[in-house]
Amino acid sequence: MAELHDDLRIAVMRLARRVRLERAADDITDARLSVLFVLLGGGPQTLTSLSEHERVTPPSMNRTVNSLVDDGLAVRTPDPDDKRKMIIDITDAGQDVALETRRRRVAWFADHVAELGDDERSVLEAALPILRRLADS
Amino acid sequence: MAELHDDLRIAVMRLARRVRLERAADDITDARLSVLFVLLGGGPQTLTSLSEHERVTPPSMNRTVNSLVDDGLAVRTPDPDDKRKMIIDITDAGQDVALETRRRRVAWFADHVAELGDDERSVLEAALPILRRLADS
DNA sequence: TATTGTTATACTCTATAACTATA
DNA sequence: TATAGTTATAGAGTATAACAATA
Repeated sequence: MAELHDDLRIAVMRLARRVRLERAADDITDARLSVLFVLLGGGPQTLTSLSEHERVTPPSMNRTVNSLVDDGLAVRTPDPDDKRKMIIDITDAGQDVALETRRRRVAWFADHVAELGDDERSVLEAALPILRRLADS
Repeated sequence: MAELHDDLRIAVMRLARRVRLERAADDITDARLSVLFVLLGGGPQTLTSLSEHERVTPPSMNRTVNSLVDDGLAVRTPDPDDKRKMIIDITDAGQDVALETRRRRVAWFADHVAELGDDERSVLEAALPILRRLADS
């Protein structure tokens, strides 16, 4: 039991790290990609919202957003209702980077899952809802 | 089945992210702890060995080792057979820190795996070697 | 010549503290 | 007063380039 959760944690972390290596370009970092995916899935939002979602401080997120804006992957627009707020959104170029990265990650996973035997795939299918439940808890 | 790879990829990434956020590292960072665990499990070894294991450059690993040595958690001793080499080992204090920190960090995972039924734990145990193989590929 | 470890330097991501503008 | 965003500054981890000592 003590070994299961430790081994599983290590395996999950290593697998995620391996998948994370598959990205659209070498010059886009993980922190930036993560923000692009949040914007892609969650839509335009404030700096505070992004920093809470990524669990980093506002100044840290601000720096990441700055680099995305500098590279043309995100834009800031003032909130018309509250002049303290800036709405951050992904650009078309940012979407291209995010979608290409997702495509590569899906492809990597698909390739390697395809190499498994039927019995191994069955085990993974059975493990899937359990892993999901752990992730949601 | 059709979307196994996609669902699995999402579950693994989310779970890894969840686990990563739970690491309440108070006094020791992730990179240092990781090296301590390599030394704990793999025994005394050279800088090159450590840097290859962690997949970082030798200068980067050297910096991490420096901080461990500065804090009394690791020691360097010259290799008697090859005077170019320095053997890096964990100290008693390093072992204490590693084991205590691990106890704290796996708390989240341990709690949630403990909530699973016996059959679900069996599924996870069967899935472990497959996940490990994917991570290694 | 090749390998091992190291120093010098720079960039990214992170944090805390303090400031500005607005609510 | 409180909130949202930002700037200033610092620390940790990473990289590349260049070097000394040894094989």
